[in-house]
Amino acid sequence: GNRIDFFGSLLLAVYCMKEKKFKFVGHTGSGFDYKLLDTVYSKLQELKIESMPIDHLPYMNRETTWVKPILVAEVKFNVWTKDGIMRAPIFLRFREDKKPTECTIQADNPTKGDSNDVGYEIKEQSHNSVDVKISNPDKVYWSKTREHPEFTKKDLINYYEFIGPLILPHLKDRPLSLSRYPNGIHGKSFYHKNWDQPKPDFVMTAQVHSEQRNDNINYIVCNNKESLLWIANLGCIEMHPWYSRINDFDSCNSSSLLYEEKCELNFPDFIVFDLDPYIYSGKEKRGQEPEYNRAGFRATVEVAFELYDFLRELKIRSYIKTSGKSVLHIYVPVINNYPYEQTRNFSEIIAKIMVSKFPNKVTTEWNTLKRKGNVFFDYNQNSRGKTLASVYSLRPTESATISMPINWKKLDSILPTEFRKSNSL
DNA sequence: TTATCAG
DNA sequence: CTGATAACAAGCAGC
DNA sequence: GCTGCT
Ligand SMILES: [Mn+2]
Ligand SMILES: [Mn+2]
Repeated sequence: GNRIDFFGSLLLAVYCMKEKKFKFVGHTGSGFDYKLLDTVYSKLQELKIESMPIDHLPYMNRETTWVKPILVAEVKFNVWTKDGIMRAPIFLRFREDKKPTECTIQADNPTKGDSNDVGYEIKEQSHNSVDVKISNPDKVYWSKTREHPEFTKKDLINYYEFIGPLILPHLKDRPLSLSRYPNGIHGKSFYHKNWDQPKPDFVMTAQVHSEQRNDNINYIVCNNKESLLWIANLGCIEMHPWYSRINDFDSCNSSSLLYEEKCELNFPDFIVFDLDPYIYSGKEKRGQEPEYNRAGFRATVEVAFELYDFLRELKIRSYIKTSGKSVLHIYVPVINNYPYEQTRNFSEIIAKIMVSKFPNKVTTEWNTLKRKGNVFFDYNQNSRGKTLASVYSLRPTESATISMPINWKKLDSILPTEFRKSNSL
């Protein structure tokens, strides 16, 4: 499995009718996989000769082994150089149907690199109704379980195509962090915020200043169905939108110092109460996060109801969604007049009150060991730049759960695991 | 998944 | 062209 | 400034 064991490149020559001689036209080292490298190398062993079968070799890339000029190769190349050498030739195939003397340069005028009207195989790309290219549609993202068959990348994209009308209004004009699983839920995942690669025109982006990198982050903004599918094709399972919207893309993308004021990015339009149960199923390995379990969810529901009551006393309306695991997210819409700093502080105050009211149920402890047995009230989740998986976002769980909005009245009678990709229709 | 680099 | 490799986040707490 | 946690 190493190029050193074979050859670096083949020397190419064409037949000159006038002089009845072969003329050097370049090296080709590209286009070989290891299997081909091996078969070509052994084929060449039988054809070794001592002397050079061409008149003149203008340059050498490395030590050369000569072979009888009887193999005909079809190559693709960029252009002819001014010296009549092929630029960047790529080996395509041997042509057993052609004789070496048929390898001539047309019109004696080497201008066109057109050795390959044959065309080589291009794997057909799969498309969907809005014409976004899908790569690796059959890659398995969720393996088969007792509950459901395996789900592929295509299934992921189909889900977002289906849910588009519901999820898009929640993503509109919000900078989006992508939580990507390009090799499925068991593969390596990563967050992706800064988009610095080519993108289709229908995908919008917005410059958002990052203090940490002292530079802007070019966030993706998912404002249409095409973008949603394109994002899903990046292996993005979870959509993590900001809590604030961009009011004015122009001012956001200008370098004006005031742009953040004008584009309103510092002003969230909701506060989120993130309730994370630290109630263990007992099956976790040491140091592992608590995994989904019924008791953990029940404890979270209990805290959620207490929070609902308390907020209602304050005349504050709240909405709840499952996260797809034991965690619950409670949203309070606000007029976007208060910066993140204030919504975070408000959330902290509510959290501290909840701890004092229910010291045996709620905690704001930073140390995870001290959270044990309680529901962690994560008020820092309201800091600028923090995100959560949005409502209707798919989650990288075994059963392919969905973050689902729930009517408070029904909260007592549901389980987060009952909302799945497989029954979302 | 994509860009980049070397063979 | 093939194959290998690298990059893909950031705020807050606490020491 | 570094580490852990989210
Ligand atoms: Mn959470
Ligand atoms: Mn949290």
